Amino acid sequence: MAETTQDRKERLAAHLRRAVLTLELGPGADLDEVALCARFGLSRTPLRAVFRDLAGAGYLSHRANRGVRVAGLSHRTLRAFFQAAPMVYSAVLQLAAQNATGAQIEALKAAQDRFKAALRGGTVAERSLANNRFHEITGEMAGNAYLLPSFQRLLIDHARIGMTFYSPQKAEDGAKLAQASAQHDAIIAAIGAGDAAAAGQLALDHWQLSRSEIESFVMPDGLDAPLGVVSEKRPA
Amino acid sequence: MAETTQDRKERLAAHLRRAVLTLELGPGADLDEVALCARFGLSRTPLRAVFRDLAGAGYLSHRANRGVRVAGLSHRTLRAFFQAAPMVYSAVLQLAAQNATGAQIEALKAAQDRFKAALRGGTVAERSLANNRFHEITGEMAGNAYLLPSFQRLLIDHARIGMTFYSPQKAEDGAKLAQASAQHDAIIAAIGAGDAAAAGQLALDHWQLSRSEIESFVMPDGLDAPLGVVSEKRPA
DNA sequence: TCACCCTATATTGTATACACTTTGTATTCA
DNA sequence: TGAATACAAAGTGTATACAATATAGGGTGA
Repeated sequence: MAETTQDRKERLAAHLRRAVLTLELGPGADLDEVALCARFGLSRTPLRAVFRDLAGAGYLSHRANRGVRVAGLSHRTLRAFFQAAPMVYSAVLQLAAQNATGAQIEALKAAQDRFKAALRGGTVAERSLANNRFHEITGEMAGNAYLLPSFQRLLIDHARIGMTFYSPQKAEDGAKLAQASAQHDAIIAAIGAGDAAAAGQLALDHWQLSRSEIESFVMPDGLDAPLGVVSEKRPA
Repeated sequence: MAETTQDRKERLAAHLRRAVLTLELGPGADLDEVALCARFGLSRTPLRAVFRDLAGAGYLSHRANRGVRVAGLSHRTLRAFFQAAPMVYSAVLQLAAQNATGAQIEALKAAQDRFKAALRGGTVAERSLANNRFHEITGEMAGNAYLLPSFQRLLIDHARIGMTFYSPQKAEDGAKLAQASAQHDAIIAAIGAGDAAAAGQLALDHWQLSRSEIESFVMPDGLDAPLGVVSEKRPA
Protein backbone atom coordinates (compact mmCIF):
# COMPACT_ATOMS: atom_id res chain seq x y z
CA MET A 1 0.00 0.00 0.00
CA ALA A 2 2.77 2.42 0.89
CA GLU A 3 4.49 4.01 -2.07
CA THR A 4 7.74 2.27 -2.87
CA THR A 5 10.89 3.94 -4.16
CA GLN A 6 10.21 2.32 -7.50
CA ASP A 7 6.84 4.05 -7.59
CA ARG A 8 8.42 7.38 -6.80
CA LYS A 9 10.91 6.91 -9.59
CA GLU A 10 8.07 6.14 -11.96
CA ARG A 11 6.20 9.24 -10.86
CA LEU A 12 9.27 11.38 -11.32
CA ALA A 13 9.91 9.96 -14.80
CA ALA A 14 6.28 10.44 -15.78
CA HIS A 15 6.30 13.99 -14.47
CA LEU A 16 9.44 14.86 -16.37
CA ARG A 17 8.25 13.28 -19.59
CA ARG A 18 5.01 15.18 -19.34
CA ALA A 19 6.70 18.44 -18.42
CA VAL A 20 9.06 18.16 -21.38
CA LEU A 21 6.31 17.29 -23.85
CA THR A 22 4.05 20.12 -22.73
CA LEU A 23 6.88 22.68 -22.57
CA GLU A 24 6.24 23.17 -18.89
CA LEU A 25 9.98 22.65 -19.02
CA GLY A 26 11.15 24.21 -22.24
CA PRO A 27 14.11 23.12 -24.37
CA GLY A 28 17.36 23.89 -22.57
CA ALA A 29 15.77 24.36 -19.15
CA ASP A 30 18.06 22.97 -16.48
CA LEU A 31 16.81 20.78 -13.71
CA ASP A 32 17.42 21.28 -10.00
CA GLU A 33 18.39 17.96 -8.48
CA VAL A 34 17.82 18.78 -4.86
CA ALA A 35 14.45 20.40 -5.49
CA LEU A 36 13.25 17.34 -7.39
CA CYS A 37 14.66 15.07 -4.69
CA ALA A 38 12.63 16.88 -2.07
CA ARG A 39 9.53 16.96 -4.22
CA PHE A 40 9.51 13.27 -5.07
CA GLY A 41 11.03 11.85 -1.90
CA LEU A 42 14.12 10.41 -3.54
CA SER A 43 17.79 10.72 -2.83
CA ARG A 44 20.08 11.95 -5.54
CA THR A 45 21.31 8.50 -6.60
CA PRO A 46 18.03 7.09 -7.93
CA LEU A 47 17.06 10.53 -9.20
CA ARG A 48 20.18 10.68 -11.29
CA ALA A 49 19.46 7.18 -12.59
CA VAL A 50 16.10 8.45 -13.83
CA PHE A 51 17.86 11.41 -15.43
CA ARG A 52 20.17 9.09 -17.33
CA ASP A 53 17.30 6.91 -18.50
CA LEU A 54 15.40 9.92 -19.79
CA ALA A 55 18.53 11.24 -21.45
CA GLY A 56 18.86 7.91 -23.22
CA ALA A 57 15.28 8.22 -24.44
CA GLY A 58 15.89 11.72 -25.78
CA TYR A 59 14.02 13.83 -23.24
CA LEU A 60 17.04 15.25 -21.43
CA SER A 61 20.70 15.82 -22.13
CA HIS A 62 23.77 15.75 -19.91
CA ARG A 63 26.59 18.26 -19.83
CA ALA A 64 29.66 17.13 -17.95
CA ASN A 65 29.94 18.74 -14.53
CA ARG A 66 27.08 21.05 -15.42
CA GLY A 67 24.07 18.94 -14.77
CA VAL A 68 21.07 17.97 -16.80
CA ARG A 69 18.95 20.00 -19.16
CA VAL A 70 15.87 19.45 -21.22
CA ALA A 71 16.98 18.37 -24.69
CA GLY A 72 17.43 21.27 -27.08
CA LEU A 73 15.26 22.02 -30.09
CA SER A 74 17.05 24.31 -32.53
CA HIS A 75 16.33 25.17 -36.15
CA ARG A 76 19.17 22.78 -36.92
CA THR A 77 17.27 19.89 -35.43
CA LEU A 78 14.04 21.09 -37.01
CA ARG A 79 15.47 20.51 -40.47
CA ALA A 80 16.47 16.98 -39.52
CA PHE A 81 13.01 16.48 -38.11
CA PHE A 82 11.32 17.36 -41.38
CA GLN A 83 13.65 15.05 -43.24
CA ALA A 84 13.14 11.99 -41.07
CA ALA A 85 9.54 12.15 -39.90
CA PRO A 86 7.53 11.09 -42.97
CA MET A 87 9.71 8.08 -43.73
CA VAL A 88 9.80 6.75 -40.20
CA TYR A 89 6.14 7.40 -39.57
CA SER A 90 5.08 5.67 -42.76
CA ALA A 91 7.22 2.65 -41.95
CA VAL A 92 5.82 2.47 -38.43
CA LEU A 93 2.22 2.51 -39.58
CA GLN A 94 2.85 -0.11 -42.24
CA LEU A 95 4.35 -2.41 -39.65
CA ALA A 96 1.56 -1.58 -37.23
CA ALA A 97 -1.00 -2.70 -39.80
CA GLN A 98 0.88 -5.97 -40.20
CA ASN A 99 1.49 -6.72 -36.55
CA ALA A 100 -1.16 -5.11 -34.36
CA THR A 101 -2.89 -7.36 -31.86
CA GLY A 102 -6.54 -7.06 -30.92
CA ALA A 103 -5.71 -5.67 -27.51
CA GLN A 104 -3.50 -3.03 -29.06
CA ILE A 105 -6.24 -1.97 -31.45
CA GLU A 106 -8.61 -1.58 -28.51
CA ALA A 107 -6.00 0.53 -26.74
CA LEU A 108 -5.64 2.67 -29.86
CA LYS A 109 -9.38 3.21 -30.02
CA ALA A 110 -9.43 4.22 -26.38
CA ALA A 111 -6.60 6.65 -26.98
CA GLN A 112 -8.50 8.13 -29.89
CA ASP A 113 -11.57 8.55 -27.67
CA ARG A 114 -9.46 10.44 -25.18
CA PHE A 115 -8.04 12.55 -28.01
CA LYS A 116 -11.55 13.45 -29.16
CA ALA A 117 -12.55 14.33 -25.61
CA ALA A 118 -9.50 16.56 -25.32
CA LEU A 119 -10.42 18.24 -28.61
CA ARG A 120 -13.80 19.13 -27.16
CA GLY A 121 -12.90 20.20 -23.68
CA GLY A 122 -9.16 20.05 -23.12
CA THR A 123 -6.27 22.45 -23.02
CA VAL A 124 -3.63 22.58 -25.70
CA ALA A 125 -1.36 20.47 -23.52
CA GLU A 126 -4.02 17.84 -22.99
CA ARG A 127 -4.71 17.62 -26.70
CA SER A 128 -1.04 17.31 -27.46
CA LEU A 129 -0.50 14.60 -24.85
CA ALA A 130 -3.52 12.64 -26.06
CA ASN A 131 -2.26 12.88 -29.63
CA ASN A 132 1.19 11.82 -28.47
CA ARG A 133 -0.22 8.80 -26.71
CA PHE A 134 -2.18 7.77 -29.80
CA HIS A 135 0.97 7.69 -31.87
CA GLU A 136 3.01 6.00 -29.16
CA ILE A 137 0.59 3.10 -29.35
CA THR A 138 1.11 2.80 -33.09
CA GLY A 139 4.82 2.61 -32.33
CA GLU A 140 4.21 -0.25 -29.93
CA MET A 141 2.10 -1.98 -32.55
CA ALA A 142 4.91 -1.84 -35.08
CA GLY A 143 6.95 -3.96 -32.70
CA ASN A 144 10.25 -2.98 -34.26
CA ALA A 145 12.94 -2.30 -31.70
CA TYR A 146 15.16 -0.64 -34.29
CA LEU A 147 12.64 1.90 -35.53
CA LEU A 148 11.22 2.66 -32.10
CA PRO A 149 14.00 4.86 -30.68
CA SER A 150 13.90 7.16 -33.69
CA PHE A 151 10.12 7.19 -33.72
CA GLN A 152 9.90 8.09 -30.05
CA ARG A 153 12.32 10.96 -30.50
CA LEU A 154 10.24 12.21 -33.37
CA LEU A 155 7.14 12.02 -31.19
CA ILE A 156 8.82 13.98 -28.42
CA ASP A 157 9.76 16.82 -30.70
CA HIS A 158 6.53 16.67 -32.65
CA ALA A 159 4.67 17.31 -29.42
CA ARG A 160 7.01 20.13 -28.49
CA ILE A 161 6.87 21.74 -31.92
CA GLY A 162 3.10 21.47 -31.81
CA MET A 163 2.98 23.14 -28.41
CA THR A 164 5.21 25.90 -29.73
CA PHE A 165 3.50 26.61 -32.98
CA TYR A 166 -0.18 25.80 -32.59
CA SER A 167 -2.17 28.91 -32.00
CA PRO A 168 -5.43 27.53 -30.73
CA GLN A 169 -7.34 30.74 -31.32
CA LYS A 170 -6.94 30.74 -35.08
CA ALA A 171 -10.08 30.02 -37.04
CA GLU A 172 -8.79 27.24 -39.24
CA ASP A 173 -7.17 25.32 -36.40
CA GLY A 174 -10.42 23.75 -35.34
CA ALA A 175 -10.95 22.45 -38.85
CA LYS A 176 -7.44 21.05 -39.03
CA LEU A 177 -7.77 19.31 -35.71
CA ALA A 178 -11.04 17.77 -36.84
CA GLN A 179 -9.25 16.61 -39.97
CA ALA A 180 -6.46 15.12 -37.87
CA SER A 181 -9.03 13.30 -35.78
CA ALA A 182 -10.67 11.91 -38.92
CA GLN A 183 -7.28 10.69 -40.08
CA HIS A 184 -6.80 8.95 -36.74
CA ASP A 185 -10.06 7.12 -37.37
CA ALA A 186 -8.88 6.13 -40.82
CA ILE A 187 -5.59 4.92 -39.37
CA ILE A 188 -7.46 2.75 -36.89
CA ALA A 189 -9.53 1.32 -39.74
CA ALA A 190 -6.48 0.55 -41.89
CA ILE A 191 -4.68 -1.11 -39.00
CA GLY A 192 -7.79 -3.05 -38.06
CA ALA A 193 -8.05 -4.28 -41.66
CA GLY A 194 -4.35 -5.13 -41.78
CA ASP A 195 -3.97 -2.88 -44.81
CA ALA A 196 -0.30 -1.89 -44.67
CA ALA A 197 -0.31 0.10 -47.89
CA ALA A 198 -3.26 2.23 -46.77
CA ALA A 199 -1.73 2.76 -43.35
CA GLY A 200 1.57 3.84 -44.88
CA GLN A 201 -0.19 6.35 -47.11
CA LEU A 202 -2.30 7.67 -44.23
CA ALA A 203 0.91 8.26 -42.31
CA LEU A 204 2.18 10.48 -45.10
CA ASP A 205 -1.18 12.31 -45.30
CA HIS A 206 -1.31 12.79 -41.56
CA TRP A 207 2.19 14.11 -41.56
CA GLN A 208 1.44 16.46 -44.44
CA LEU A 209 -1.38 17.98 -42.42
CA SER A 210 0.83 18.42 -39.42
CA ARG A 211 3.49 19.96 -41.57
CA SER A 212 1.10 22.47 -43.11
CA GLU A 213 0.06 23.59 -39.64
CA ILE A 214 3.65 24.17 -38.67
CA GLU A 215 4.54 25.86 -41.95
CA SER A 216 1.63 28.26 -41.71
CA PHE A 217 3.05 29.38 -38.39
CA VAL A 218 6.67 29.58 -39.47
CA MET A 219 5.79 31.25 -42.77
CA PRO A 220 2.54 33.12 -42.20
CA ASP A 221 0.64 34.91 -44.95
CA GLY A 222 2.00 38.38 -45.59
CA LEU A 223 0.22 41.28 -43.97
CA ASP A 224 -1.99 43.51 -46.05
CA ALA A 225 -0.85 46.86 -44.71
CA PRO A 226 1.08 49.04 -47.20
CA LEU A 227 4.67 49.94 -46.50
CA GLY A 228 5.21 52.68 -43.98
CA VAL A 229 1.89 52.34 -42.24
CA VAL A 230 2.77 49.42 -40.07
CA SER A 231 5.06 50.09 -37.10
CA GLU A 232 4.39 53.80 -36.96
CA LYS A 233 4.90 54.80 -33.38
CA ARG A 234 3.57 57.71 -31.42
CA PRO A 235 6.05 59.43 -29.17
CA ALA A 236 5.73 58.28 -25.60
CA MET B 1 49.10 12.92 -16.69
CA ALA B 2 47.36 10.76 -14.11
CA GLU B 3 44.23 9.03 -15.33
CA THR B 4 41.12 10.81 -14.19
CA THR B 5 37.87 9.15 -13.21
CA GLN B 6 36.37 10.47 -16.41
CA ASP B 7 39.07 8.66 -18.37
CA ARG B 8 38.35 5.44 -16.54
CA LYS B 9 34.67 5.76 -17.33
CA GLU B 10 35.53 6.27 -20.98
CA ARG B 11 37.76 3.22 -20.97
CA LEU B 12 35.06 1.14 -19.35
CA ALA B 13 32.46 2.28 -21.86
CA ALA B 14 34.80 1.63 -24.78
CA HIS B 15 35.64 -1.80 -23.43
CA LEU B 16 32.00 -2.73 -23.02
CA ARG B 17 31.02 -1.45 -26.44
CA ARG B 18 33.81 -3.42 -28.01
CA ALA B 19 33.06 -6.54 -26.00
CA VAL B 20 29.41 -6.43 -27.00
CA LEU B 21 30.13 -5.82 -30.68
CA THR B 22 32.68 -8.63 -30.89
CA LEU B 23 30.55 -11.08 -28.90
CA GLU B 24 33.27 -11.30 -26.29
CA LEU B 25 30.17 -10.67 -24.21
CA GLY B 26 27.35 -12.47 -25.96
CA PRO B 27 23.68 -11.45 -26.01
CA GLY B 28 22.15 -12.00 -22.57
CA ALA B 29 25.47 -12.23 -20.73
CA ASP B 30 25.19 -10.56 -17.36
CA LEU B 31 27.79 -8.19 -16.04
CA ASP B 32 29.49 -8.38 -12.66
CA GLU B 33 29.54 -4.92 -11.13
CA VAL B 34 32.19 -5.47 -8.50
CA ALA B 35 34.54 -7.25 -10.88
CA LEU B 36 34.33 -4.38 -13.36
CA CYS B 37 34.75 -1.86 -10.54
CA ALA B 38 37.98 -3.54 -9.50
CA ARG B 39 39.20 -3.89 -13.05
CA PHE B 40 38.63 -0.27 -14.04
CA GLY B 41 39.25 1.44 -10.71
CA LEU B 42 35.78 2.84 -10.31
CA SER B 43 33.25 2.71 -7.53
CA ARG B 44 29.83 1.36 -8.25
CA THR B 45 28.13 4.73 -8.64
CA PRO B 46 29.96 5.93 -11.78
CA LEU B 47 30.04 2.38 -13.10
CA ARG B 48 26.29 2.17 -12.92
CA ALA B 49 26.02 5.52 -14.66
CA VAL B 50 28.02 4.07 -17.55
CA PHE B 51 25.71 1.05 -17.56
CA ARG B 52 22.68 3.27 -17.89
CA ASP B 53 24.24 5.27 -20.70
CA LEU B 54 25.06 2.11 -22.63
CA ALA B 55 21.59 0.75 -21.98
CA GLY B 56 20.19 3.95 -23.47
CA ALA B 57 22.35 3.44 -26.54
CA GLY B 58 21.15 -0.14 -26.98
CA TYR B 59 24.21 -2.10 -25.90
CA LEU B 60 22.90 -3.28 -22.54
CA SER B 61 19.54 -3.79 -20.89
CA HIS B 62 18.39 -3.47 -17.30
CA ARG B 63 16.24 -5.90 -15.38
CA ALA B 64 14.81 -4.53 -12.15
CA ASN B 65 16.68 -5.81 -9.11
CA ARG B 66 18.52 -8.26 -11.29
CA GLY B 67 21.28 -6.18 -12.73
CA VAL B 68 22.45 -5.50 -16.23
CA ARG B 69 22.82 -7.79 -19.20
CA VAL B 70 24.05 -7.49 -22.73
CA ALA B 71 21.08 -6.64 -24.94
CA GLY B 72 19.36 -9.71 -26.35
CA LEU B 73 19.33 -10.76 -29.99
CA SER B 74 16.52 -13.20 -30.72
CA HIS B 75 14.99 -14.38 -33.98
CA ARG B 76 12.16 -12.01 -33.11
CA THR B 77 14.49 -9.03 -33.27
CA LEU B 78 16.20 -10.44 -36.36
CA ARG B 79 13.00 -10.08 -38.33
CA ALA B 80 12.65 -6.47 -37.26
CA PHE B 81 16.26 -5.94 -38.20
CA PHE B 82 15.71 -7.13 -41.76
CA GLN B 83 12.68 -4.90 -42.06
CA ALA B 84 14.29 -1.69 -40.86
CA ALA B 85 17.88 -1.85 -42.04
CA PRO B 86 17.65 -1.07 -45.76
CA MET B 87 15.38 1.90 -45.32
CA VAL B 88 17.36 3.52 -42.53
CA TYR B 89 20.69 2.81 -44.14
CA SER B 90 19.62 4.27 -47.47
CA ALA B 91 18.31 7.39 -45.79
CA VAL B 92 21.52 7.82 -43.81
CA LEU B 93 23.74 7.57 -46.86
CA GLN B 94 21.57 10.01 -48.82
CA LEU B 95 21.85 12.54 -46.04
CA ALA B 96 25.55 11.82 -45.68
CA ALA B 97 26.07 12.68 -49.35
CA GLN B 98 24.24 15.94 -48.82
CA ASN B 99 25.88 17.00 -45.59
CA ALA B 100 29.35 15.49 -45.27
CA THR B 101 32.18 17.89 -44.47
CA GLY B 102 35.67 17.56 -45.88
CA ALA B 103 37.08 16.47 -42.54
CA GLN B 104 34.43 13.77 -42.25
CA ILE B 105 35.25 12.45 -45.73
CA GLU B 106 38.90 12.24 -44.74
CA ALA B 107 37.91 10.34 -41.61
CA LEU B 108 35.83 7.98 -43.72
CA LYS B 109 38.76 7.32 -46.05
CA ALA B 110 40.98 6.61 -43.06
CA ALA B 111 38.40 4.19 -41.67
CA GLN B 112 38.25 2.45 -45.04
CA ASP B 113 42.04 2.11 -45.04
CA ARG B 114 41.87 0.48 -41.65
CA PHE B 115 39.11 -1.81 -42.91
CA LYS B 116 41.25 -2.90 -45.83
CA ALA B 117 44.18 -3.52 -43.51
CA ALA B 118 41.95 -5.65 -41.29
CA LEU B 119 40.79 -7.60 -44.36
CA ARG B 120 44.38 -8.46 -45.14
CA GLY B 121 45.75 -9.24 -41.71
CA GLY B 122 43.03 -8.95 -39.08
CA THR B 123 40.84 -11.26 -37.09
CA VAL B 124 37.11 -11.53 -37.66
CA ALA B 125 36.54 -9.19 -34.73
CA GLU B 126 38.96 -6.60 -36.09
CA ARG B 127 37.29 -6.69 -39.50
CA SER B 128 33.88 -6.33 -37.94
CA LEU B 129 34.94 -3.41 -35.75
CA ALA B 130 36.62 -1.62 -38.65
CA ASN B 131 33.49 -2.09 -40.75
CA ASN B 132 31.37 -0.86 -37.86
CA ARG B 133 33.49 2.25 -37.52
CA PHE B 134 33.21 2.98 -41.22
CA HIS B 135 29.44 3.00 -41.03
CA GLU B 136 29.36 4.94 -37.78
CA ILE B 137 31.12 7.74 -39.59
CA THR B 138 28.47 7.77 -42.30
CA GLY B 139 25.94 8.13 -39.50
CA GLU B 140 27.79 11.14 -38.16
CA MET B 141 27.88 12.60 -41.65
CA ALA B 142 24.12 12.34 -42.01
CA GLY B 143 23.84 14.70 -39.06
CA ASN B 144 20.27 13.69 -38.29
CA ALA B 145 19.64 13.28 -34.57
CA TYR B 146 16.37 11.47 -35.22
CA LEU B 147 17.74 8.78 -37.49
CA LEU B 148 20.92 8.26 -35.54
CA PRO B 149 19.60 6.26 -32.57
CA SER B 150 17.95 3.73 -34.84
CA PHE B 151 20.97 3.60 -37.12
CA GLN B 152 23.33 2.97 -34.24
CA ARG B 153 21.19 0.15 -32.93
CA LEU B 154 21.20 -1.38 -36.38
CA LEU B 155 24.98 -1.12 -36.49
CA ILE B 156 25.31 -2.80 -33.11
CA ASP B 157 23.28 -5.79 -34.16
CA HIS B 158 24.72 -5.88 -37.65
CA ALA B 159 28.15 -6.31 -36.11
CA ARG B 160 26.89 -8.99 -33.76
CA ILE B 161 25.02 -10.86 -36.47
CA GLY B 162 28.10 -10.70 -38.64
CA MET B 163 30.25 -12.11 -35.84
CA THR B 164 27.73 -14.89 -35.38
CA PHE B 165 27.27 -15.88 -38.98
CA TYR B 166 30.46 -15.13 -40.84
CA SER B 167 32.47 -18.28 -41.26
CA PRO B 168 35.84 -16.93 -42.28
CA GLN B 169 37.05 -20.22 -43.71
CA LYS B 170 34.46 -20.47 -46.46
CA ALA B 171 35.81 -19.98 -49.96
CA GLU B 172 33.39 -17.35 -51.19
CA ASP B 173 33.75 -15.17 -48.10
CA GLY B 174 36.95 -13.61 -49.35
CA ALA B 175 35.25 -12.59 -52.55
CA LYS B 176 32.28 -11.12 -50.71
CA LEU B 177 34.49 -9.13 -48.39
CA ALA B 178 36.41 -7.77 -51.36
CA GLN B 179 33.08 -6.81 -52.88
CA ALA B 180 32.04 -5.09 -49.67
CA SER B 181 35.29 -3.18 -49.66
CA ALA B 182 34.73 -2.07 -53.26
CA GLN B 183 31.28 -0.86 -52.28
CA HIS B 184 32.83 1.15 -49.46
CA ASP B 185 35.05 2.84 -52.01
CA ALA B 186 32.02 3.57 -54.17
CA ILE B 187 30.20 4.99 -51.16
CA ILE B 188 33.12 7.29 -50.45
CA ALA B 189 33.06 8.44 -54.05
CA ALA B 190 29.32 9.12 -54.03
CA ILE B 191 29.55 11.04 -50.78
CA GLY B 192 32.55 12.98 -52.03
CA ALA B 193 30.60 13.91 -55.15
CA GLY B 194 27.53 14.85 -53.12
CA ASP B 195 25.47 12.39 -55.15
CA ALA B 196 22.64 11.50 -52.79
CA ALA B 197 20.80 9.26 -55.23
CA ALA B 198 23.87 7.16 -55.90
CA ALA B 199 24.68 6.93 -52.20
CA GLY B 200 21.14 5.83 -51.40
CA GLN B 201 21.31 3.10 -54.04
CA LEU B 202 24.74 1.96 -52.88
CA ALA B 203 23.31 1.61 -49.40
CA LEU B 204 20.69 -0.80 -50.71
CA ASP B 205 23.31 -2.72 -52.70
CA HIS B 206 25.64 -2.91 -49.75
CA TRP B 207 22.87 -4.13 -47.57
CA GLN B 208 21.82 -6.73 -50.13
CA LEU B 209 25.32 -8.16 -50.07
CA SER B 210 25.35 -8.29 -46.31
CA ARG B 211 21.98 -9.95 -46.34
CA SER B 212 23.05 -12.63 -48.78
CA GLU B 213 25.98 -13.50 -46.54
CA ILE B 214 23.68 -13.90 -43.60
CA GLU B 215 21.07 -15.83 -45.55
CA SER B 216 23.62 -18.29 -46.90
CA PHE B 217 24.52 -19.05 -43.30
CA VAL B 218 20.95 -19.30 -42.01
CA MET B 219 19.78 -21.31 -45.03
CA PRO B 220 22.81 -23.22 -46.30
CA ASP B 221 22.75 -25.37 -49.43
CA GLY B 222 21.38 -28.85 -48.77
CA LEU B 223 23.82 -31.62 -48.14
CA ASP B 224 24.41 -34.25 -50.78
CA ALA B 225 24.45 -37.28 -48.54
CA PRO B 226 21.47 -39.66 -48.89
CA LEU B 227 19.15 -40.20 -45.94
CA GLY B 228 20.45 -42.44 -43.23
CA VAL B 229 24.13 -41.97 -44.01
CA VAL B 230 24.58 -38.69 -42.19
CA SER B 231 24.69 -38.77 -38.39
CA GLU B 232 25.66 -42.39 -38.12
CA LYS B 233 27.54 -42.76 -34.89
CA ARG B 234 30.03 -45.27 -33.74
CA PRO B 235 29.63 -46.58 -30.22
CA ALA B 236 32.02 -44.92 -27.80
C1' DT C 1 10.83 -39.18 -2.82
C1' DC C 2 8.97 -34.88 -3.63
C1' DA C 3 7.17 -30.48 -2.63
C1' DC C 4 7.41 -26.68 0.19
C1' DC C 5 9.39 -23.41 3.20
C1' DC C 6 12.89 -21.28 5.61
C1' DT C 7 17.43 -19.47 6.13
C1' DA C 8 22.03 -17.94 4.50
C1' DT C 9 24.43 -15.63 0.95
C1' DA C 10 25.12 -12.82 -2.91
C1' DT C 11 23.79 -9.07 -5.50
C1' DT C 12 21.29 -4.99 -6.45
C1' DG C 13 19.36 -0.46 -4.94
C1' DT C 14 19.50 3.71 -1.87
C1' DA C 15 21.16 7.28 1.25
C1' DT C 16 24.60 10.28 2.63
C1' DA C 17 29.04 12.27 3.39
C1' DC C 18 32.77 14.02 1.00
C1' DA C 19 35.63 15.79 -3.02
C1' DC C 20 35.92 18.28 -7.09
C1' DT C 21 34.39 21.49 -10.67
C1' DT C 22 32.14 25.42 -12.07
C1' DT C 23 30.50 30.05 -11.52
C1' DG C 24 29.69 34.40 -9.57
C1' DT C 25 31.68 38.16 -6.74
C1' DA C 26 34.83 40.99 -4.66
C1' DT C 27 39.37 42.78 -4.43
C1' DT C 28 43.75 44.13 -6.13
C1' DC C 29 46.89 45.97 -9.32
C1' DA C 30 48.00 48.14 -13.63
C1' DT D 1 38.42 52.34 -15.01
C1' DG D 2 39.43 47.82 -16.58
C1' DA D 3 41.34 43.37 -16.33
C1' DA D 4 42.94 39.72 -13.81
C1' DT D 5 42.95 36.95 -9.87
C1' DA D 6 41.63 35.08 -5.50
C1' DC D 7 37.90 33.70 -2.90
C1' DA D 8 33.27 31.97 -1.78
C1' DA D 9 29.11 29.60 -2.84
C1' DA D 10 26.54 26.42 -5.35
C1' DG D 11 26.07 22.40 -7.60
C1' DT D 12 27.88 18.10 -9.69
C1' DG D 13 30.50 13.66 -9.25
C1' DT D 14 32.28 9.83 -6.34
C1' DA D 15 32.89 6.57 -2.56
C1' DT D 16 31.00 3.86 0.84
C1' DA D 17 27.92 2.14 4.28
C1' DC D 18 23.48 0.35 4.69
C1' DA D 19 18.88 -1.60 3.16
C1' DA D 20 16.16 -4.39 0.23
C1' DT D 21 15.64 -7.92 -3.01
C1' DA D 22 16.73 -12.21 -5.36
C1' DT D 23 18.91 -16.87 -5.40
C1' DA D 24 20.52 -21.23 -3.75
C1' DG D 25 20.92 -24.77 -0.33
C1' DG D 26 19.23 -27.48 3.21
C1' DG D 27 15.82 -29.09 6.17
C1' DT D 28 11.04 -30.57 7.32
C1' DG D 29 6.82 -32.66 6.55
C1' DA D 30 3.75 -35.31 4.10
